[in-house]
Amino acid sequence: MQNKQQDFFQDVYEVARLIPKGRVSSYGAIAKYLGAVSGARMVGYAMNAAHQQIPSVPAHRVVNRNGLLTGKHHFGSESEMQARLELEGIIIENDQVKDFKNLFWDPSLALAL
DNA sequence: AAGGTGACAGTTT
DNA sequence: TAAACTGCCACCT
Repeated sequence: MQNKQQDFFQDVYEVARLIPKGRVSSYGAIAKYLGAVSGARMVGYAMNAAHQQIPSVPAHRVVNRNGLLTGKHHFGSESEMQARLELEGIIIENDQVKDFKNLFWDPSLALAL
């Protein structure tokens, strides 16, 4: 049973799924929510397996601190991540989220309530 | 078992 | 001001 490792991934996926439509989050924010025990890199790494996770993890809503679609390459198509974000109502400019600061969603805020 | 990698972030030069 | 380096820590070979 090599599913033991999903223990960490599951947590990341859960937070990613909590991201409301039309909003985006950053790896660092999620990592910090988890306790910054893994670091932002691990969050992105977990997303690498998100493609085979159910339900579909909105990895496209997760971008780096700069609002840049760093993981677009890991999607079916590079444009797919941008297209999905646009469907969410998010504007992408030069592979970067427009008004990222305004669309930024922090998991801590959702739990802070 | 050990080393290298990585969808990042923060700090320093 | 921008650019470069290090730190993080789990996963993969």
